Amino acid sequence: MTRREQWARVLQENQIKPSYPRLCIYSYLAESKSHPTADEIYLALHDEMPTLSKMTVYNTLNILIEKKLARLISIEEHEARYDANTQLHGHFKCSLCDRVIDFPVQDQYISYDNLKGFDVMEKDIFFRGICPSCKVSGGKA
Amino acid sequence: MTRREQWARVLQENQIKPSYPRLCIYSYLAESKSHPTADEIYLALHDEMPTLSKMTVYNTLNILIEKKLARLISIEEHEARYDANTQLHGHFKCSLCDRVIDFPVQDQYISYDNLKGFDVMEKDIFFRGICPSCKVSGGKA
DNA sequence: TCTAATGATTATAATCATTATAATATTTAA
DNA sequence: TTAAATATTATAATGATTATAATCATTAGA
Repeated sequence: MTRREQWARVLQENQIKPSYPRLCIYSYLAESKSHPTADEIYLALHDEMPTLSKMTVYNTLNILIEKKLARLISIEEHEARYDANTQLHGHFKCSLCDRVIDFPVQDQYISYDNLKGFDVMEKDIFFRGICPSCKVSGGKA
Repeated sequence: MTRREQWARVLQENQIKPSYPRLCIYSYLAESKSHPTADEIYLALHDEMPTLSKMTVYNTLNILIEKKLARLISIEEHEARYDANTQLHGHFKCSLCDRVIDFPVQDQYISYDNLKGFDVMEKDIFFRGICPSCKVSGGKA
C-alpha cells in the first residue's frame, strides 16, 4: 500500500470521502513538519492542481479538525497554522526565524491539582523565544 | 492611595503616560477576571467615556503588551482576549459557557528535557473542555 | 501667558484572512 | 440514464484589526 493509499484509508476511517483535493491536502499536511497555514498549503498544491480553490483548503481543514485528524495552532494571532499530529505535544515559535518547532510534553509532569472537576479535552502548550540555531546565527540562518 | 492611583503608578513605572483613557482601560483590565476582548473593554467603558474610540483601546492594549503589563490570550482563533495577570498561569476555556478560567501552573512540573538550548521567553498553556458548573447544569448556567 | 512642538486621541478608510452564498461540477444510487 | 446528493469553485460579504491623517491636549520655552 502506498503512503497515499494509507492517508486515504485514514480519511475513510473517519468518514471523510477521500476526494482528490482532500487527499492532496491531508497528505501534504500529514507529511509536513512546518505547521503550514491554509495559504501555504494552497500555494504548495497549486502547481500540481491549478484548479484548486482556497475554499476547498479551508473546507478540508475544517473537516479534518472536526474529525480530530488535525489541530489548529493559534500560537500567533492572525496566523492560523495547522498540524496533523494530534498527539499531545508543545509548540515553540522562534521569534527570530518564525519557525514553529514541536517539543515533547509529558502529561504526567503537568500538575492538575487545580483542575479537579474539569473535563479537559484539548491542551495547547505554546512557548515563544529563541531557538538554538538562531542563538548562534542571530536569526540569519 | 486609591486603587486608581496605584494603577497610574504602575503605568508610570513602565514609561506609559497615564492619560485618562489609558488609566480607565488598564484599571478595567487589571481588575477584571473575565479576560475581556478589546470590544468588551470598549463597551464597558463607553458609558462613562462616550468619546472613547476603539482605536484608543487597541492602542493602549498594544502598548500594555509591549511593556509586558498585559498578555494576549489567543485561546480561540478570531477572539483576542487580554489579561493583565502576567504571571505564569494556565487558561481553561469552557466549550459550553465560553468562560475563560485561570488555573495555576507550576513551572517545575513541566519537563524541559527537550528544550535544552532554547531561550523560552513566553509560555501559553490553553486547555479546553467542560467546567464543573456546566457539567452539572449542562451549560445553561 | 503665549506659542511651538510633542504626544494622545479620534475619525475615516483600508486590509486581509475567513466565511457565506450560490452556482457548477462530480459522484452515487436507483 | 437520470435524479439526487455531495464536493468544488467563484464571487461577494464579513468583521476585527491596522494605517493614515486630522484634531485635540499637554508640555516646555520664550
